[in-house]
Amino acid sequence: MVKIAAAIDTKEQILNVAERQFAEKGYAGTSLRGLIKEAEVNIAAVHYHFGSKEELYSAVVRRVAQQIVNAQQQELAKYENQEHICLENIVEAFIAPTLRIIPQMGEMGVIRAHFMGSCRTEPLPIQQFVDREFNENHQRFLDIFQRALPNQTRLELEWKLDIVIAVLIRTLNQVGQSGKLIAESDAEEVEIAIARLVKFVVRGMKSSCLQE
Amino acid sequence: MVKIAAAIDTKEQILNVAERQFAEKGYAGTSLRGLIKEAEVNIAAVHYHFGSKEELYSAVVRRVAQQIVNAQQQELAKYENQEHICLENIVEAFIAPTLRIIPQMGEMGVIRAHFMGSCRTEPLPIQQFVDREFNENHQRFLDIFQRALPNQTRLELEWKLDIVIAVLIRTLNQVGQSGKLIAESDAEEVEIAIARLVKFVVRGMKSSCLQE
DNA sequence: GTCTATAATTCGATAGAC
DNA sequence: GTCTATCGAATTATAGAC
Repeated sequence: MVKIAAAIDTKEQILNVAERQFAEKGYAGTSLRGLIKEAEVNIAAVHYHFGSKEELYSAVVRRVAQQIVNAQQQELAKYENQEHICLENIVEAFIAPTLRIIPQMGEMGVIRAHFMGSCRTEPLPIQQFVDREFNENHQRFLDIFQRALPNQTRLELEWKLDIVIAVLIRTLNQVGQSGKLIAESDAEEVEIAIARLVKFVVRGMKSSCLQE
Repeated sequence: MVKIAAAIDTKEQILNVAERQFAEKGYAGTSLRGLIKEAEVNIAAVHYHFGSKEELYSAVVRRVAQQIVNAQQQELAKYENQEHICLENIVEAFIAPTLRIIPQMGEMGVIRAHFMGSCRTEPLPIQQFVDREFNENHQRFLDIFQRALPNQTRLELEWKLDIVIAVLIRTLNQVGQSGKLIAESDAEEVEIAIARLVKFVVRGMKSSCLQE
């Protein structure tokens, strides 16, 4: 019982370092040995707490996805009971929470953003259980988009949401790899980036394939 | 001298299989041993012809980039001497050649598309010499975008081109992973996909941050 | 829960015969 | 150019003492 506190620290320490290294080097490019060296924990601790490298990755994904999805749904809740749905609000509810993590979480912010982007460009089979964590969330956003744009088909909204996701992923990876697009990680810069991304994709979403 | 023809076959066979496996499993997730097994060549042949795993990847990137960039520049040449630059044409010159590869190259088309997408989401340091292959091409497109949209700053055009790249990468990876977005790989489906992507991003590019 | 030691494979790369 | 054989290092994972 004395070591439970230490165990929690160990488990969290592994998760934190894993998130950084997985983000920087990808799943396949990350070795448990390089990971435990930086985390200063024992190799056996990884298998004791998580079981395997794949399950460790899965645990990191769950932790990150939970934070993002909660933040997105919280934003979405502000609007989903309104009679008239404003597209800009919904798009911002999708994009903003992810990017606002950067200034909110301090030095962990950039790492989280980077992992958030990189995990969505992992090859199969990793990508499969990354998608699983976000699928339900995407469906809810599609439902709202459907209400905001009732004369567009579900299929059309699906690939338009996919474009929004594409833009978000690229932005997150750029932030993680070079700090590009968001030179300073302060709140002001991030809000500017959010505003321009929202404006860009809203334009594309509003125009239906069937119109003009 | 008798074996030069066989050597060319070997070299190309390695490149072809490498392109597929690197696309499917990423650089770090691909092993030379799994590669030579599918290619039915000797492990030493890889080092003889390419030197190392990294140089093999680099060779695949160069072959792919050369084809894409040539096709894009050929399209661009149609418009760059015109007095008035039409934005739609330029965006299509950027997007279309990459996606048209899919129906043009037969069964190799989907693989090439997949690699083209996946190589741009590789972690550092691989991403570094992938970027190098496309950097000059991007600068030329930026120059044309500058002429089509003279009242937008270079910085603004840079992140807008980056959004176009993001959309293209995501589309290519989806094609490679599941055939999504382009259910059939026939020319007609691809043209429809090109048209809707072009329409989407053109809307976003035309609106300046300073306007409206 | 934490540790050492090690199993069992797999990795990229190379030497040297042909 | 192609091959076999192998080096040396790295990999994930586990068994078992504490």
